[in-house]
Formats: sequence, C-alpha cells, structure tokens
Amino acid sequence: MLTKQEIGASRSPLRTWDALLRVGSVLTAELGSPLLESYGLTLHDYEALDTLAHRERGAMRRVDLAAALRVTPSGITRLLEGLEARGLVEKLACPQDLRVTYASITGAGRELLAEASRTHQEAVREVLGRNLSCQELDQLSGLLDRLAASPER
Amino acid sequence: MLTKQEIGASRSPLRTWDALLRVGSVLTAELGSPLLESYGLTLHDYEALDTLAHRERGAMRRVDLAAALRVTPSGITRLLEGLEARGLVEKLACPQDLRVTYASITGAGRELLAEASRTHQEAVREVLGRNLSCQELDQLSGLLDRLAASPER
DNA sequence: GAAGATTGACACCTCAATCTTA
DNA sequence: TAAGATTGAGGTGTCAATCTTC
Repeated sequence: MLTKQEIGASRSPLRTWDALLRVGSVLTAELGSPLLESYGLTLHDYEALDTLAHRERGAMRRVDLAAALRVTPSGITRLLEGLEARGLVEKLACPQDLRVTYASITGAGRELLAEASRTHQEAVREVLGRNLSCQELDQLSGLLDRLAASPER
Repeated sequence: MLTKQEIGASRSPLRTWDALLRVGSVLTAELGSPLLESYGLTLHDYEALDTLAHRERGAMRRVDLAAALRVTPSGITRLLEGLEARGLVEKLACPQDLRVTYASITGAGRELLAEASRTHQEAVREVLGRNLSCQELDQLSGLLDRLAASPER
C-alpha cells in the first residue's frame, strides 16, 4: 500500500497504468487476431466457450457468465446470439425459476473449442513466454491478482 | 524466457494472460467512468490530449498520434473528430508535405486536460496504490514493459 | 419492488476502398 | 508506388427502457 505522501507524489502508479494499457492493447491484438481469422472467435467468444466447457454439464446461468466475462447483461445477450446462431451454444430453461436462462455449450462448441484452444494456448505460451521466465510470469500474475483484489484486505 | 518443454507444459502463461485480461477490464471501467462522467472524455480522448500536451508546441502528426494510442488511421480520424468539434484540438497543415496533417491541442484543450488530469491522476494513484507499494508497482511496470518488448532482444 | 433477460439507440473502433500528394 | 487521411459499412459493446417472473 502507499502512504498519503507517496500517493500524491509518486509517478509509479502512472507509469504502471500506462504500461497496463499499452500491454493490454498490444497483446489483445496479437492474441485475438489469429483466433478471429482461424476460427471466427473473438477473445470474448473464446472465453465464453472455455468458461462453459469447464463447468459441470457445460452450462451456466447467463447472468453468471456475464459476470465471469465482465460484460453487462445486454452484452452477454449479444455475445451469445452469435454463438447460438452458429450452434456452438444453446439456451436451457430453468424449471425452478422461469426468469433465468442457462447458456450451455454444445457438442459442436466443444469441438471448435478443442481445436481453437490448441493453437490459442500455444500462442499465449509463445507470446507470454517470449521475454519472461515462469517465475517472472508467476510473479506478474501474483501482482496483477493483488492489484484487482477488493479494496479492503 | 521459457524453454521448449516449459512452454508446452506450464500453466503460468495462461494464468498470467487471464489475470491481464481481468485486470485490464476492471481498471479500465473503474478509471474510465469518472473521466467520462465528469469531463466527457474517454480514456483514449484523455490519452490523446495528454500525449499532445507533452509535445513541444502541443502538436503531432496524426499518423504518429495514432501509433502512440495504438489505433488505426481511421480510428484517429474518428477520435479527433470529436475533440475538434469540441474545440479541444485543431488541425494544422504541413507546408512541406501536403499529405500530412498535424493534430494540435488548443488552449481550451489544455485547460480541460489540466482539470481532468488532477482528478484522473489522483484516481490512478488511489486505485493502483490501493494494494501495492511503490516498489511493487515499479516491479510490475518493469515486468509489463519487458512483456511487450520486441521479440528479439 | 427486485432479478433476469432482451431490445432500441448509440458510441467507438476496425477493415476495405478511395482520394490526394510525394 | 507508397504515405497520409478520410469515408462507408459493419462488429462489438454500453445504457436506458421494457417485459416477465420471483
């Protein structure tokens, strides 16, 4: 944590924020483009399929998926529209609560994800491992996790 | 750097990539919203004004500004349209090369930036300094810089 | 009233095509 | 031919409003 004086004076937070924005857009472009070109999937599409696939029965409430992907309710509706139209995801009703709808990954969705994940994970490992060691990557993810942790600790 | 075996096996790059995406969207929302609500500036708008203001004469070739903000040529045209319409930035011709146009921050642009930067930088310091010390922030920006460095070193 | 989902209107950015100038 | 800038068309996401169900 930073003391009051440090907060008001240090340029470290500004430099870190700048680096975060830059690295984010550079890596998003580098890792998102091949996924889109080869499989027609955005990073959010991929993240949705991947998140669903790792749940039991491959299903999740739409509202929970939205939270996991950090998008709004309308955002998840629009995202899933595309995946449903391609038969990669389908809607499931919830008998206990008619307000909720589940998003469920289909067999075709699992197949495409399996294909896409091979090249995508390889790309992630190549790009992220290009200049940093495993120890440094762990250190980095540790710092990032703490950075976005809830304010109170 | 990672060896071939490490690259193919380790989950560290995947975890780091996930953390990067999550932190990016969380902080972008947290730091972008107040800027938009109070001053009608997106993070890109702010970054454009800030970049211009720190150049001598407050001007830059549009193509160079696009590269600095990591957007496409059309992206910088659309972004500057809005700032020009509000009188925060203006176009400047280049007599030596009629193909190029400069973007130049106006007096009004500098005034708005001065206002906005006070609250924005304070917010950056508060959010980034919430859970990490200065040393940790420096360590983080150092790792991020290396992560996005050119492949060959 | 609150929760979940959707829709219309809009903001922002990209790509492909085009225009002007070098 | 290439560089810089712009435009039209389209993709992806948000917000505000609405609908249904709890």
